[in-house]
Amino acid sequence: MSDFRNNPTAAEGTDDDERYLYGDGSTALELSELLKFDEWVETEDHPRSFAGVSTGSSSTGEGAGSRSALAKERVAFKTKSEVEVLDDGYKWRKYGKKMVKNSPNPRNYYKCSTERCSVKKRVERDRDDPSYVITTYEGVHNHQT
DNA sequence: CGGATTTGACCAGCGC
DNA sequence: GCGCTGGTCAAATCCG
Repeated sequence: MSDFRNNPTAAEGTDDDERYLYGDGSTALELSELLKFDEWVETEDHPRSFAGVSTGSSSTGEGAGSRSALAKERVAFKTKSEVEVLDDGYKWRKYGKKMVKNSPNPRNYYKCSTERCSVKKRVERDRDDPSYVITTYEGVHNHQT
């Protein structure tokens, strides 16, 4: 609600790792590789039993972890900012809120409000660094030529 | 007025 | 078989 576009008051308050702030008020902001995306989870999400560290996951740790089975365009971006919804040039309509046990913070679901865009965005706060925001993009824009 | 946002409830898949 | 989580949709409401 209060977050609409980079709120110069909030976003500016906490420096920005990536100065992708267009002081020009430009609209189209391509964050293809502008954001510092850590090759994090870009595979399948199954760690449902990731509740903390009890599950006692295999002591081996991950075992290879060569999950190259990519199903869809899933990209996870970890950005350091106060506002989770950064204006990337598209309109996002919030369509759901859910509470994740892994984090005392709720997960927000956004969808492209464009007419021919079926892109979905998932925004969640980091558990170790509440100042970090995990933005997961799903799909690719369609209303763009 | 329109568009956007919010909360709740529902559904599905999978796990044990 | 049941429970649980995650995810989505719907309606209602509010704001600009």
